[in-house]
Amino acid sequence: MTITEVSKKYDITQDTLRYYERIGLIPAVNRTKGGMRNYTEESCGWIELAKCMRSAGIPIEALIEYCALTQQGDGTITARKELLVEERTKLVEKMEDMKKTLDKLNYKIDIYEKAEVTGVLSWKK
Amino acid sequence: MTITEVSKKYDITQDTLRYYERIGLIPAVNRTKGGMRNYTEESCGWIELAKCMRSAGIPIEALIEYCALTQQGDGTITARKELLVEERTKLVEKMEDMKKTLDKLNYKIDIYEKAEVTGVLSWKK
DNA sequence: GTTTGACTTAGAGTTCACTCCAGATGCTAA
DNA sequence: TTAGCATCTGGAGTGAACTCTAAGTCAAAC
Repeated sequence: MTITEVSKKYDITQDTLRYYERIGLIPAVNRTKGGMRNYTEESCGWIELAKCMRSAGIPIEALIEYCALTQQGDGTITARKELLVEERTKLVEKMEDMKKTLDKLNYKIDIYEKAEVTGVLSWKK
Repeated sequence: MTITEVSKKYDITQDTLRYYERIGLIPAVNRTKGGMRNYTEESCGWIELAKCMRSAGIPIEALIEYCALTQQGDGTITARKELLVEERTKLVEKMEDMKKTLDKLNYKIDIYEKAEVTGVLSWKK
């Protein structure tokens, strides 16, 4: 697959695809004789993973390390697991923060909706 | 309350507290004769809100607008509600992305844990 | 009264994660 | 074979959200 195709498939700009590869967030992509990128199924798997992880805010640094460990072979399985466990912990914390914020937003929206009818803002605390 | 006290209470640096006030993310804080900040209960309420919203990634721009609308009085109730509804929508989407990522992390961690015992990585897809 | 440490401001610097640009090279269609 | 578009690289630029610095002011302790 060409970079244009991959870019469309995953809705990631070509610049970002090249950037991810340059910084080692995904392994080096295959090239044609001319030097053009030729994405394999495996490359696409990495891109999908990168997209998923980044959409949840997993830091690039962690993903670079994960990618490096993976390329070092089976000796790094425990290290990879530990890295992912650490990121999972942070993710769960973030989700908890967001849940609290969601509750607060729901509460405020509710009060504003009532005020639209009654004309009175009645905050509890 | 002094800036040091507020900083400790909410675990936000003094620099960030001043920054939030300067950009209008919270309303102007009371001052002593000498020009030092003297935070009231109300100021603290705003800081708590700012901390909560920011911890969930609600953009500063939106919070500045919310703060400005609030200071314009009851005529902005609908606008404020709409702003919060919009941010809630984005927040829910982000939480869904994070849930997907969490599932993926759990899956991968599980495979790595099994591999630590069996020595074999067995990915489904 | 003076020293010491907290606080003030304006503005510059930092970090993260892209995003854009320039100039060169590759590929395809007429 | 040549026009024209895609892709390449290295490096500079951007935007968001802080974070730090410098130079000065305030306030409590001695």
